[in-house]
Amino acid sequence: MRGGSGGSDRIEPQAVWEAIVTSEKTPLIAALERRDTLSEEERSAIASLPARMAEFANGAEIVAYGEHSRTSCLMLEGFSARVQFLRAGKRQISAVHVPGDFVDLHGFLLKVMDHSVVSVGRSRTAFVDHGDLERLTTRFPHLARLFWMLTVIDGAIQRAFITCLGRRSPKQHIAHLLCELYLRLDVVGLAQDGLISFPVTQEILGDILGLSTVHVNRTLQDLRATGLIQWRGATITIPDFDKLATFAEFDPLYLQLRREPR
Amino acid sequence: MRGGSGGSDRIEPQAVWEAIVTSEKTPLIAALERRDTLSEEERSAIASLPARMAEFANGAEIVAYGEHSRTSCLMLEGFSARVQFLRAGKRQISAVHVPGDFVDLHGFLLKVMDHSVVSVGRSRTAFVDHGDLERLTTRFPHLARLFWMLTVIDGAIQRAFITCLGRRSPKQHIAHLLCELYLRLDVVGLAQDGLISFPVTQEILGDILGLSTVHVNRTLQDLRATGLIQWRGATITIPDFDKLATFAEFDPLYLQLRREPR
DNA sequence: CGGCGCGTTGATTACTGTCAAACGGTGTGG
DNA sequence: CCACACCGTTTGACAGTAATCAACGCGCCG
Repeated sequence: MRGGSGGSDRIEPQAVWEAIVTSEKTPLIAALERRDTLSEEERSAIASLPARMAEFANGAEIVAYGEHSRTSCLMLEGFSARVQFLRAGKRQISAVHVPGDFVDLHGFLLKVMDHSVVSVGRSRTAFVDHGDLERLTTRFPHLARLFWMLTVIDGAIQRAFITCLGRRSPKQHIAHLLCELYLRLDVVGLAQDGLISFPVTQEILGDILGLSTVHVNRTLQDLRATGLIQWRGATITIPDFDKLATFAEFDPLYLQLRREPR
Repeated sequence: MRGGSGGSDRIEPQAVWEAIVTSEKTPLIAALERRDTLSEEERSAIASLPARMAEFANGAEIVAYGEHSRTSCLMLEGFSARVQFLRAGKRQISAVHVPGDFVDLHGFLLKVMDHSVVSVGRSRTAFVDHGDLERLTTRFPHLARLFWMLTVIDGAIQRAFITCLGRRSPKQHIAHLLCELYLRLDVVGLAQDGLISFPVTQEILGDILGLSTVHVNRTLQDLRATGLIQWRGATITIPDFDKLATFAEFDPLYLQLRREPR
């Protein structure tokens, strides 16, 4: 029953066309500069990419399964998740996206979406036309490499996720997820002092972890009781990152947070 | 304890340098041509890529975690798996690779490996230098796009895997895995008449499914009892693919098996 | 023959899902 | 201002799933 969450879909249907940068410092640039150095030219080429801005309500579908999209969706604010549905109303979230993530950049290559993307809480996105991406990457082969890298980091995140699902305990899995989110949000300046915002219900968390809501609830209580995290509403506090990371067996290598020529 | 399986590592250390094609019809070309059309030039450029051939024994490490590789590894024969290790000897396989797979093409972008790759059964691979890949993709931007596509399909396979781990029953998961393997092997001509070879022990299967060996054994018996599959030694028979696919809720969309301009 | 790797079994414990109900905050209408 | 409905969180009881431990069987190879 995805009912509840749903609602008004796109909040402001008057999708606005403007350059990406208009919004503010584009988090995408921050994400790229964390991994490599951009030239002034490259930076401004990205910033002036034409984009259709849109806002989504909690639970709204940003990209639909089976869609032949001609655009790719860049997160500007808020969170989104990739979802696959099974019969019997079951569903699994295969990725959580934060600002700066090019959610369906792979659509650029794939032509058909193998999953949906839904907004987690309110979110704001920029849709970039594949034609514009093609021109950009042709003009700047280095950016093509970096975009490729982004999709590949995405894959690495999914691998870490697989290991969590398969071999970590639910407690460890949540801990690992939070460590990862913390670092990813930090890249775009959205984490400070051990504090992040992550507006998920326990039901959605269950769809991430592959667990029932009830079990998520109990696991969360357990985790809070140990003092490893606090979690009130959308606000999560990590008192001691290293401690949490040790508990989760979290190794940030896969996030490729080193700036080097790529 | 990966002990048992291990052994002589690389079988013939006298790694041979030759062109990829030397081996035979390169399965990589088959994999690409299943998704797009290659020009004669592109085909021969791939076939004449210089490569270091190597053979591996069951359980041997093909690529090591943390490695800064300057080559990427293409499967020619046999199977391999990506593995991540946890404390307490637990490990999880995040992907199974078949001939034609460019196992760590993402190493081309990532610089550091976030996981190991081990041989499943005996396997034969070709290591291609990143410099050669760079030259190839510069000369043929279309191939660059196709290689990018390969890494992105890899990601799609991982997403499907995540959904299996999170929300499918072990029986369904195995069924899904076999449907996928069947189609992927079919791409390179290694499946016929509902029959494939897949030389995994139940222990390794457990590391794929995130289950204990004992439970794998029972699940497998259950699955065989229903008549959906037969599994003797390394030989798997799928009497009725559609039936298995329905049971697994398998939807091949994510494998992108349509040939179209990309 | 004996050892070893792999598959199989049984018994027991631990973990998770399901069902059903209660609780608490928030926004709405009376 | 209160009653009510709604959504998300929390609890308890119970059933079903999976891990663990410990053996045993079987085929292959030295």
